[in-house]
Amino acid sequence: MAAQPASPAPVQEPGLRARKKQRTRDALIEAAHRLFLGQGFARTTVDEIAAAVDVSQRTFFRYFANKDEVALAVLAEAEDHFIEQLRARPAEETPLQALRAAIVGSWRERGAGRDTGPCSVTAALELIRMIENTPTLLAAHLRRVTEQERLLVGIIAEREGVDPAEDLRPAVLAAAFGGVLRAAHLSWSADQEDTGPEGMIALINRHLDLLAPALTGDWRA
Amino acid sequence: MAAQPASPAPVQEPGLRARKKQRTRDALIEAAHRLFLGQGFARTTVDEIAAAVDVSQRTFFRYFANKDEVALAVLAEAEDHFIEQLRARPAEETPLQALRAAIVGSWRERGAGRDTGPCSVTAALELIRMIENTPTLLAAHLRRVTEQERLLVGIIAEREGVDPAEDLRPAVLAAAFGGVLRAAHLSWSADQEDTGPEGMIALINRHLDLLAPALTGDWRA
DNA sequence: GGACATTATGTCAGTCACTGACATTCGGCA
DNA sequence: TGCCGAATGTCAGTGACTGACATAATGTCC
Repeated sequence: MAAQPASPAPVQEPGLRARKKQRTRDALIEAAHRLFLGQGFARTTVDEIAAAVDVSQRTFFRYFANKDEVALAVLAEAEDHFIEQLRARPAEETPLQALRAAIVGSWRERGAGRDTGPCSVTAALELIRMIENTPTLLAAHLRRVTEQERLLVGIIAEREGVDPAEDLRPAVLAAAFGGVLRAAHLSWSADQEDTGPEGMIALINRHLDLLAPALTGDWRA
Repeated sequence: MAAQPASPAPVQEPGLRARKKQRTRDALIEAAHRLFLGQGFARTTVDEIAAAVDVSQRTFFRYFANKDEVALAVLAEAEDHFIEQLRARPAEETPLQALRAAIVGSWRERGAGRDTGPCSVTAALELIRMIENTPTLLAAHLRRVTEQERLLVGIIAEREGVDPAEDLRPAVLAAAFGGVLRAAHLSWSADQEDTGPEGMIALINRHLDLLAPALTGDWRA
Protein backbone atom coordinates (compact mmCIF):
# COMPACT_ATOMS: atom_id res chain seq x y z
CA MET A 1 0.00 0.00 0.00
CA ALA A 2 2.34 2.66 1.25
CA ALA A 3 5.21 1.21 -0.72
CA GLN A 4 7.57 3.56 -2.47
CA PRO A 5 6.85 3.75 -6.20
CA ALA A 6 10.07 2.29 -7.53
CA SER A 7 13.04 3.07 -5.34
CA PRO A 8 14.09 -0.03 -3.39
CA ALA A 9 12.59 0.39 0.06
CA PRO A 10 15.09 -0.25 2.88
CA VAL A 11 12.64 -2.67 4.46
CA GLN A 12 11.11 -5.21 2.12
CA GLU A 13 10.31 -8.83 2.32
CA PRO A 14 13.16 -10.98 1.09
CA GLY A 15 12.99 -12.06 -2.52
CA LEU A 16 13.23 -15.55 -3.89
CA ARG A 17 17.01 -15.33 -3.82
CA ALA A 18 17.27 -14.51 -0.13
CA ARG A 19 14.68 -17.10 0.83
CA LYS A 20 16.51 -19.78 -1.10
CA LYS A 21 19.75 -18.82 0.60
CA GLN A 22 18.16 -19.05 4.02
CA ARG A 23 16.71 -22.43 3.17
CA THR A 24 20.11 -23.74 2.06
CA ARG A 25 21.68 -22.44 5.22
CA ASP A 26 19.08 -24.03 7.45
CA ALA A 27 19.31 -27.28 5.53
CA LEU A 28 23.09 -27.35 6.02
CA ILE A 29 22.76 -26.72 9.75
CA GLU A 30 20.08 -29.35 10.11
CA ALA A 31 21.94 -31.98 8.08
CA ALA A 32 25.18 -31.29 9.91
CA HIS A 33 23.50 -31.51 13.30
CA ARG A 34 21.89 -34.81 12.40
CA LEU A 35 25.09 -36.31 11.04
CA PHE A 36 27.18 -35.08 13.97
CA LEU A 37 24.78 -36.61 16.49
CA GLY A 38 24.51 -39.83 14.53
CA GLN A 39 28.12 -40.64 13.76
CA GLY A 40 30.14 -38.10 15.71
CA PHE A 41 31.71 -34.77 14.78
CA ALA A 42 35.13 -36.08 13.77
CA ARG A 43 33.75 -38.93 11.70
CA THR A 44 31.57 -36.62 9.63
CA THR A 45 33.23 -34.97 6.64
CA VAL A 46 32.24 -31.68 5.12
CA ASP A 47 31.69 -33.52 1.85
CA GLU A 48 29.03 -35.65 3.51
CA ILE A 49 27.18 -32.62 4.83
CA ALA A 50 27.32 -30.89 1.47
CA ALA A 51 26.18 -34.04 -0.31
CA ALA A 52 23.24 -34.41 2.07
CA VAL A 53 21.98 -30.98 0.97
CA ASP A 54 23.12 -31.52 -2.60
CA VAL A 55 25.50 -28.60 -2.85
CA SER A 56 29.21 -28.56 -3.57
CA GLN A 57 31.81 -28.52 -0.82
CA ARG A 58 32.84 -25.07 -1.99
CA THR A 59 29.36 -23.77 -1.39
CA PHE A 60 29.42 -25.12 2.13
CA PHE A 61 32.49 -23.03 2.85
CA ARG A 62 30.76 -19.97 1.45
CA TYR A 63 28.11 -20.35 4.16
CA PHE A 64 30.38 -21.37 7.04
CA ALA A 65 34.01 -20.51 7.61
CA ASN A 66 34.76 -23.98 8.94
CA LYS A 67 33.26 -27.21 10.19
CA ASP A 68 33.01 -25.93 13.74
CA GLU A 69 30.89 -22.99 12.71
CA VAL A 70 28.04 -25.02 11.28
CA ALA A 71 27.83 -27.01 14.49
CA LEU A 72 27.84 -23.95 16.74
CA ALA A 73 25.36 -22.08 14.56
CA VAL A 74 22.63 -23.81 16.55
CA LEU A 75 23.67 -21.77 19.58
CA ALA A 76 23.87 -18.42 17.81
CA GLU A 77 20.13 -17.85 18.01
CA ALA A 78 20.14 -18.61 21.74
CA GLU A 79 22.96 -16.14 22.34
CA ASP A 80 21.22 -13.38 20.42
CA HIS A 81 18.09 -14.03 22.41
CA PHE A 82 20.00 -13.77 25.67
CA ILE A 83 21.58 -10.44 24.67
CA GLU A 84 18.14 -9.16 23.71
CA GLN A 85 16.69 -10.19 27.06
CA LEU A 86 19.56 -8.54 28.90
CA ARG A 87 19.04 -5.27 27.09
CA ALA A 88 15.39 -5.34 28.17
CA ARG A 89 16.12 -5.67 31.89
CA PRO A 90 15.13 -2.71 34.07
CA ALA A 91 17.91 -0.37 35.13
CA GLU A 92 17.18 -0.76 38.85
CA GLU A 93 18.51 -4.28 38.87
CA THR A 94 22.03 -5.03 39.97
CA PRO A 95 24.16 -6.09 36.98
CA LEU A 96 24.37 -9.62 38.30
CA GLN A 97 20.62 -9.72 38.89
CA ALA A 98 20.04 -8.58 35.33
CA LEU A 99 22.42 -11.22 33.94
CA ARG A 100 20.72 -13.96 35.89
CA ALA A 101 17.22 -12.87 34.94
CA ALA A 102 18.23 -12.61 31.28
CA ILE A 103 19.79 -16.04 31.02
CA VAL A 104 16.98 -17.74 32.92
CA GLY A 105 14.32 -15.85 30.98
CA SER A 106 15.98 -16.67 27.70
CA TRP A 107 16.02 -20.41 28.35
CA ARG A 108 12.50 -20.40 29.69
CA GLU A 109 10.99 -18.38 26.88
CA ARG A 110 12.66 -20.44 24.21
CA GLY A 111 11.69 -23.61 26.02
CA ALA A 112 8.07 -22.58 25.94
CA GLY A 113 8.01 -21.74 22.24
CA ARG A 114 7.46 -24.07 19.33
CA ASP A 115 10.31 -26.49 19.07
CA THR A 116 10.85 -26.67 15.36
CA GLY A 117 13.58 -25.53 13.06
CA PRO A 118 17.25 -26.43 13.14
CA CYS A 119 17.95 -24.02 16.03
CA SER A 120 15.37 -25.21 18.53
CA VAL A 121 15.98 -25.47 22.26
CA THR A 122 16.31 -29.23 22.18
CA ALA A 123 18.87 -28.94 19.42
CA ALA A 124 20.79 -26.42 21.52
CA LEU A 125 20.75 -28.72 24.54
CA GLU A 126 21.86 -31.68 22.46
CA LEU A 127 24.67 -29.56 21.11
CA ILE A 128 25.83 -28.46 24.55
CA ARG A 129 26.23 -32.08 25.50
CA MET A 130 28.07 -32.86 22.29
CA ILE A 131 30.45 -29.95 22.79
CA GLU A 132 31.65 -31.27 26.12
CA ASN A 133 32.97 -34.52 24.67
CA THR A 134 34.39 -33.12 21.45
CA PRO A 135 37.67 -31.35 22.19
CA THR A 136 37.90 -29.39 18.96
CA LEU A 137 34.30 -28.22 19.26
CA LEU A 138 34.83 -27.27 22.88
CA ALA A 139 37.76 -25.11 21.89
CA ALA A 140 35.79 -23.32 19.19
CA HIS A 141 32.86 -22.88 21.53
CA LEU A 142 34.98 -21.36 24.27
CA ARG A 143 36.39 -18.87 21.84
CA ARG A 144 32.91 -17.79 20.81
CA VAL A 145 31.94 -17.48 24.45
CA THR A 146 34.81 -15.11 25.18
CA GLU A 147 33.74 -12.97 22.24
CA GLN A 148 30.25 -12.83 23.70
CA GLU A 149 31.76 -11.83 27.03
CA ARG A 150 33.46 -8.90 25.37
CA LEU A 151 30.04 -7.84 24.14
CA LEU A 152 28.67 -8.27 27.64
CA VAL A 153 31.32 -5.93 29.02
CA GLY A 154 30.07 -3.17 26.75
CA ILE A 155 26.43 -3.71 27.65
CA ILE A 156 27.05 -3.80 31.40
CA ALA A 157 29.28 -0.75 31.26
CA GLU A 158 26.63 1.18 29.36
CA ARG A 159 23.92 0.06 31.76
CA GLU A 160 25.87 1.32 34.73
CA GLY A 161 27.28 4.35 33.02
CA VAL A 162 30.95 3.51 33.56
CA ASP A 163 33.92 3.52 31.20
CA PRO A 164 35.00 -0.10 30.67
CA ALA A 165 38.54 1.01 29.91
CA GLU A 166 38.80 2.67 33.32
CA ASP A 167 36.51 0.61 35.50
CA LEU A 168 37.39 -3.06 35.35
CA ARG A 169 34.26 -4.26 37.11
CA PRO A 170 32.25 -5.01 33.96
CA ALA A 171 35.08 -7.15 32.61
CA VAL A 172 35.48 -8.98 35.90
CA LEU A 173 31.75 -9.57 36.25
CA ALA A 174 31.38 -10.80 32.67
CA ALA A 175 34.31 -13.17 33.11
CA ALA A 176 33.00 -14.56 36.37
CA PHE A 177 29.48 -14.91 34.99
CA GLY A 178 30.74 -16.67 31.88
CA GLY A 179 32.83 -19.03 33.93
CA VAL A 180 29.98 -19.97 36.22
CA LEU A 181 27.64 -20.44 33.29
CA ARG A 182 30.12 -22.83 31.73
CA ALA A 183 30.35 -24.76 35.00
CA ALA A 184 26.57 -25.12 34.94
CA HIS A 185 26.67 -26.35 31.33
CA LEU A 186 29.31 -28.87 32.24
CA SER A 187 27.32 -30.04 35.21
CA TRP A 188 24.20 -30.41 33.06
CA SER A 189 25.91 -32.41 30.37
CA ALA A 190 27.53 -34.67 32.94
CA ASP A 191 24.06 -35.62 34.13
CA GLN A 192 22.90 -38.92 32.70
CA GLU A 193 19.28 -38.07 32.09
CA ASP A 194 18.09 -35.22 29.92
CA THR A 195 16.27 -32.84 32.24
CA GLY A 196 15.38 -30.38 29.48
CA PRO A 197 15.45 -26.59 29.64
CA GLU A 198 14.01 -26.50 33.16
CA GLY A 199 16.79 -28.74 34.40
CA MET A 200 19.32 -26.38 32.87
CA ILE A 201 17.64 -23.38 34.47
CA ALA A 202 17.69 -25.04 37.86
CA LEU A 203 21.39 -25.80 37.54
CA ILE A 204 22.24 -22.27 36.44
CA ASN A 205 20.38 -20.87 39.43
CA ARG A 206 22.07 -23.22 41.84
CA HIS A 207 25.49 -22.29 40.49
CA LEU A 208 24.83 -18.56 40.56
CA ASP A 209 23.54 -18.84 44.12
CA LEU A 210 26.91 -20.22 45.13
CA LEU A 211 28.99 -17.52 43.51
CA ALA A 212 29.20 -15.19 46.50
CA PRO A 213 29.48 -17.98 49.13
CA ALA A 214 32.27 -19.60 47.15
CA LEU A 215 34.36 -16.45 47.24
CA THR A 216 34.06 -15.45 50.86
CA GLY A 217 32.96 -17.18 54.02
CA ASP A 218 34.25 -20.17 55.85
CA TRP A 219 33.63 -23.35 53.90
CA ARG A 220 34.02 -25.56 56.93
CA ALA A 221 31.32 -23.90 59.00
CA MET B 1 78.85 -44.94 46.06
CA ALA B 2 75.67 -46.12 47.67
CA ALA B 3 74.29 -47.22 44.37
CA GLN B 4 72.46 -50.49 44.13
CA PRO B 5 74.69 -53.23 42.70
CA ALA B 6 72.82 -53.94 39.51
CA SER B 7 69.05 -53.86 39.92
CA PRO B 8 67.53 -50.87 38.12
CA ALA B 9 66.65 -48.40 40.86
CA PRO B 10 63.19 -46.85 40.47
CA VAL B 11 64.82 -43.43 40.58
CA GLN B 12 67.72 -43.06 38.21
CA GLU B 13 69.11 -40.26 36.16
CA PRO B 14 67.82 -40.32 32.61
CA GLY B 15 69.97 -42.14 30.09
CA LEU B 16 71.35 -40.84 26.85
CA ARG B 17 68.09 -41.65 25.12
CA ALA B 18 65.91 -39.62 27.45
CA ARG B 19 68.28 -36.66 27.44
CA LYS B 20 68.38 -36.62 23.66
CA LYS B 21 64.63 -36.74 23.52
CA GLN B 22 64.34 -33.83 25.91
CA ARG B 23 66.81 -31.84 23.84
CA THR B 24 64.83 -32.47 20.65
CA ARG B 25 61.63 -31.45 22.37
CA ASP B 26 63.12 -28.24 23.73
CA ALA B 27 64.63 -27.45 20.35
CA LEU B 28 61.25 -27.88 18.67
CA ILE B 29 59.55 -25.61 21.19
CA GLU B 30 62.25 -22.98 20.88
CA ALA B 31 62.30 -23.03 17.08
CA ALA B 32 58.52 -22.92 16.89
CA HIS B 33 58.32 -20.03 19.32
CA ARG B 34 60.91 -18.07 17.37
CA LEU B 35 59.23 -18.71 14.03
CA PHE B 36 55.76 -17.92 15.35
CA LEU B 37 56.89 -14.62 16.80
CA GLY B 38 58.84 -13.74 13.68
CA GLN B 39 56.38 -14.52 10.92
CA GLY B 40 53.12 -15.31 12.71
CA PHE B 41 51.48 -18.55 13.73
CA ALA B 42 49.41 -19.14 10.61
CA ARG B 43 52.25 -18.34 8.23
CA THR B 44 54.55 -20.88 9.86
CA THR B 45 54.24 -24.46 8.64
CA VAL B 46 55.03 -27.54 10.64
CA ASP B 47 57.53 -28.48 7.94
CA GLU B 48 59.46 -25.30 8.63
CA ILE B 49 59.64 -26.02 12.34
CA ALA B 50 60.74 -29.59 11.73
CA ALA B 51 63.34 -28.46 9.20
CA ALA B 52 64.74 -25.88 11.64
CA VAL B 53 65.50 -28.70 14.08
CA ASP B 54 66.43 -31.11 11.31
CA VAL B 55 63.84 -33.77 12.01
CA SER B 56 61.07 -35.11 9.82
CA GLN B 57 57.54 -33.78 9.97
CA ARG B 58 56.42 -37.17 11.25
CA THR B 59 58.76 -36.86 14.20
CA PHE B 60 57.31 -33.48 15.05
CA PHE B 61 53.87 -35.05 15.34
CA ARG B 62 55.28 -37.74 17.63
CA TYR B 63 56.27 -35.01 20.08
CA PHE B 64 53.19 -32.78 19.72
CA ALA B 65 49.67 -33.77 18.79
CA ASN B 66 49.23 -30.64 16.69
CA LYS B 67 50.64 -27.24 15.84
CA ASP B 68 48.80 -25.58 18.71
CA GLU B 69 50.40 -27.83 21.27
CA VAL B 70 53.97 -26.83 20.54
CA ALA B 71 53.04 -23.18 20.93
CA LEU B 72 51.22 -23.68 24.21
CA ALA B 73 53.94 -25.93 25.61
CA VAL B 74 55.67 -22.78 26.79
CA LEU B 75 52.84 -22.28 29.28
CA ALA B 76 52.79 -25.83 30.59
CA GLU B 77 55.69 -25.24 32.94
CA ALA B 78 54.03 -22.13 34.33
CA GLU B 79 50.82 -24.02 34.98
CA ASP B 80 52.59 -26.84 36.76
CA HIS B 81 54.39 -24.32 38.91
CA PHE B 82 51.13 -22.65 39.85
CA ILE B 83 49.55 -25.95 40.87
CA GLU B 84 52.61 -26.73 42.94
CA GLN B 85 52.41 -23.37 44.69
CA LEU B 86 48.72 -23.86 45.39
CA ARG B 87 49.30 -27.25 46.99
CA ALA B 88 51.85 -25.63 49.28
CA ARG B 89 49.48 -22.96 50.62
CA PRO B 90 48.58 -23.25 54.33
CA ALA B 91 45.20 -24.75 55.13
CA GLU B 92 44.05 -21.73 57.16
CA GLU B 93 43.73 -19.60 54.08
CA THR B 94 40.40 -19.11 52.38
CA PRO B 95 40.30 -20.94 49.03
CA LEU B 96 40.30 -17.66 47.16
CA GLN B 97 43.18 -16.34 49.26
CA ALA B 98 45.16 -19.46 48.47
CA LEU B 99 44.46 -19.17 44.76
CA ARG B 100 45.53 -15.56 44.69
CA ALA B 101 48.70 -16.19 46.68
CA ALA B 102 49.59 -19.13 44.46
CA ILE B 103 49.18 -17.32 41.15
CA VAL B 104 51.02 -14.21 42.36
CA GLY B 105 53.76 -16.27 43.97
CA SER B 106 54.16 -18.35 40.88
CA TRP B 107 54.67 -15.37 38.58
CA ARG B 108 56.97 -13.66 41.04
CA GLU B 109 59.16 -16.67 41.73
CA ARG B 110 59.53 -17.49 38.07
CA GLY B 111 60.19 -13.85 37.28
CA ALA B 112 63.04 -13.79 39.75
CA GLY B 113 64.70 -16.95 38.48
CA ARG B 114 67.11 -17.29 35.58
CA ASP B 115 65.39 -16.50 32.37
CA THR B 116 66.78 -19.09 30.04
CA GLY B 117 65.34 -22.08 28.29
CA PRO B 118 62.43 -22.20 25.89
CA CYS B 119 59.88 -21.96 28.70
CA SER B 120 61.11 -18.83 30.45
CA VAL B 121 58.84 -16.17 31.90
CA THR B 122 59.48 -13.76 29.07
CA ALA B 123 58.60 -16.46 26.58
CA ALA B 124 55.38 -17.10 28.47
CA LEU B 125 54.46 -13.43 28.46
CA GLU B 126 55.24 -13.12 24.76
CA LEU B 127 53.04 -16.13 24.15
CA ILE B 128 50.13 -14.72 26.13
CA ARG B 129 50.16 -11.67 23.92
CA MET B 130 50.37 -13.80 20.79
CA ILE B 131 47.45 -15.95 21.89
CA GLU B 132 45.10 -12.99 22.10
CA ASN B 133 45.46 -12.10 18.44
CA THR B 134 45.53 -15.61 17.04
CA PRO B 135 42.00 -17.05 17.04
CA THR B 136 42.95 -20.69 16.62
CA LEU B 137 45.56 -20.44 19.36
CA LEU B 138 43.11 -18.69 21.65
CA ALA B 139 40.63 -21.51 21.18
CA ALA B 140 43.21 -24.17 21.99
CA HIS B 141 44.42 -22.20 24.99
CA LEU B 142 40.94 -21.77 26.42
CA ARG B 143 40.38 -25.48 26.19
CA ARG B 144 43.57 -26.16 28.12
CA VAL B 145 42.53 -23.63 30.71
CA THR B 146 39.23 -25.38 31.32
CA GLU B 147 41.08 -28.64 31.81
CA GLN B 148 43.26 -26.93 34.39
CA GLU B 149 40.13 -25.65 36.08
CA ARG B 150 38.87 -29.18 36.40
CA LEU B 151 42.12 -30.00 38.18
CA LEU B 152 41.63 -26.97 40.40
CA VAL B 153 38.20 -28.21 41.44
CA GLY B 154 39.75 -31.38 42.78
CA ILE B 155 42.48 -29.58 44.69
CA ILE B 156 40.13 -27.06 46.27
CA ALA B 157 37.65 -29.74 47.21
CA GLU B 158 40.36 -31.78 48.86
CA ARG B 159 41.72 -28.74 50.70
CA GLU B 160 38.33 -27.97 52.17
CA GLY B 161 37.29 -31.54 52.67
CA VAL B 162 34.14 -31.42 50.56
CA ASP B 163 32.82 -33.73 47.86
CA PRO B 164 32.99 -31.87 44.52
CA ALA B 165 30.13 -33.96 43.16
CA GLU B 166 27.86 -32.78 45.95
CA ASP B 167 29.18 -29.34 46.79
CA LEU B 168 29.35 -27.12 43.72
CA ARG B 169 31.37 -24.38 45.37
CA PRO B 170 34.78 -25.61 44.20
CA ALA B 171 33.54 -25.70 40.61
CA VAL B 172 32.01 -22.25 40.86
CA LEU B 173 35.10 -20.78 42.47
CA ALA B 174 37.45 -22.34 39.93
CA ALA B 175 35.32 -21.07 37.06
CA ALA B 176 35.12 -17.56 38.45
CA PHE B 177 38.84 -17.49 39.22
CA GLY B 178 39.70 -18.75 35.75
CA GLY B 179 37.48 -16.16 34.15
CA VAL B 180 38.96 -13.30 36.11
CA LEU B 181 42.48 -14.50 35.39
CA ARG B 182 41.69 -14.49 31.70
CA ALA B 183 40.34 -10.96 31.94
CA ALA B 184 43.63 -9.92 33.51
CA HIS B 185 45.61 -11.60 30.74
CA LEU B 186 43.50 -9.85 28.15
CA SER B 187 44.00 -6.54 29.88
CA TRP B 188 47.75 -7.09 30.04
CA SER B 189 48.11 -7.98 26.40
CA ALA B 190 45.99 -5.01 25.36
CA ASP B 191 48.54 -2.75 27.04
CA GLN B 192 50.99 -1.26 24.59
CA GLU B 193 54.14 -1.45 26.65
CA ASP B 194 55.54 -4.64 28.09
CA THR B 195 55.37 -4.25 31.86
CA GLY B 196 56.92 -7.65 32.56
CA PRO B 197 55.92 -10.14 35.25
CA GLU B 198 55.38 -7.43 37.86
CA GLY B 199 52.94 -5.65 35.58
CA MET B 200 51.03 -8.88 35.17
CA ILE B 201 50.98 -9.45 38.93
CA ALA B 202 49.63 -5.95 39.50
CA LEU B 203 46.85 -6.49 36.97
CA ILE B 204 45.87 -9.85 38.44
CA ASN B 205 45.65 -8.31 41.89
CA ARG B 206 43.57 -5.41 40.68
CA HIS B 207 41.15 -7.74 38.93
CA LEU B 208 40.82 -10.09 41.88
CA ASP B 209 40.22 -7.12 44.19
CA LEU B 210 37.20 -6.24 42.08
CA LEU B 211 35.64 -9.68 42.09
CA ALA B 212 33.47 -9.22 45.17
CA PRO B 213 32.56 -5.57 44.46
CA ALA B 214 31.55 -6.48 40.92
CA LEU B 215 29.06 -9.04 42.14
CA THR B 216 27.32 -7.16 44.88
CA GLY B 217 27.08 -3.51 45.86
CA ASP B 218 25.75 -0.51 44.12
CA TRP B 219 27.91 0.45 41.17
CA ARG B 220 26.58 3.98 41.04
CA ALA B 221 27.47 4.90 44.59
C1' DG C 1 82.15 -57.57 22.59
C1' DG C 2 77.92 -59.60 20.43
C1' DA C 3 72.94 -61.00 20.09
C1' DC C 4 68.46 -59.32 21.01
C1' DA C 5 64.47 -56.55 22.34
C1' DT C 6 62.97 -51.89 22.57
C1' DT C 7 62.34 -47.48 20.97
C1' DA C 8 63.07 -43.37 18.11
C1' DT C 9 63.09 -41.90 13.53
C1' DG C 10 62.41 -41.56 8.45
C1' DT C 11 59.72 -42.42 4.32
C1' DC C 12 55.59 -42.78 1.86
C1' DA C 13 50.98 -42.64 0.70
C1' DG C 14 46.65 -41.09 1.85
C1' DT C 15 42.64 -38.31 3.98
C1' DC C 16 40.52 -34.15 4.95
C1' DA C 17 39.87 -29.16 5.93
C1' DC C 18 40.21 -25.13 3.56
C1' DT C 19 41.32 -21.54 -0.34
C1' DG C 20 41.94 -18.96 -4.78
C1' DA C 21 40.80 -18.63 -9.63
C1' DC C 22 37.76 -19.10 -13.14
C1' DA C 23 33.63 -20.55 -15.62
C1' DT C 24 28.63 -21.04 -15.41
C1' DT C 25 24.08 -20.38 -14.04
C1' DC C 26 20.30 -18.15 -11.89
C1' DG C 27 17.36 -14.38 -9.85
C1' DG C 28 16.12 -9.53 -10.34
C1' DC C 29 15.10 -5.83 -13.20
C1' DA C 30 14.67 -2.72 -17.08
C1' DT D 1 14.18 -10.13 -24.19
C1' DG D 2 18.54 -8.97 -22.55
C1' DC D 3 21.65 -7.38 -19.19
C1' DC D 4 23.98 -7.27 -14.37
C1' DG D 5 25.34 -9.09 -10.30
C1' DA D 6 25.00 -12.76 -7.00
C1' DA D 7 25.21 -17.71 -6.13
C1' DT D 8 27.12 -21.92 -7.38
C1' DG D 9 30.14 -25.47 -9.43
C1' DT D 10 34.66 -27.15 -10.90
C1' DC D 11 39.43 -27.67 -10.38
C1' DA D 12 43.84 -27.46 -8.62
C1' DG D 13 46.63 -26.64 -4.78
C1' DT D 14 48.34 -26.16 0.21
C1' DG D 15 48.91 -27.72 4.67
C1' DA D 16 47.63 -30.35 8.93
C1' DC D 17 47.54 -34.82 10.41
C1' DT D 18 47.62 -40.28 10.34
C1' DG D 19 48.65 -45.26 9.51
C1' DA D 20 51.91 -48.62 7.84
C1' DC D 21 56.25 -50.14 7.30
C1' DA D 22 61.29 -50.05 7.11
C1' DT D 23 65.52 -48.60 9.38
C1' DA D 24 68.61 -46.99 12.78
C1' DA D 25 69.88 -45.94 17.41
C1' DT D 26 69.92 -47.45 22.22
C1' DG D 27 69.72 -50.28 26.34
C1' DT D 28 70.30 -55.00 28.18
C1' DC D 29 71.72 -59.49 29.00
C1' DC D 30 75.12 -62.87 28.38
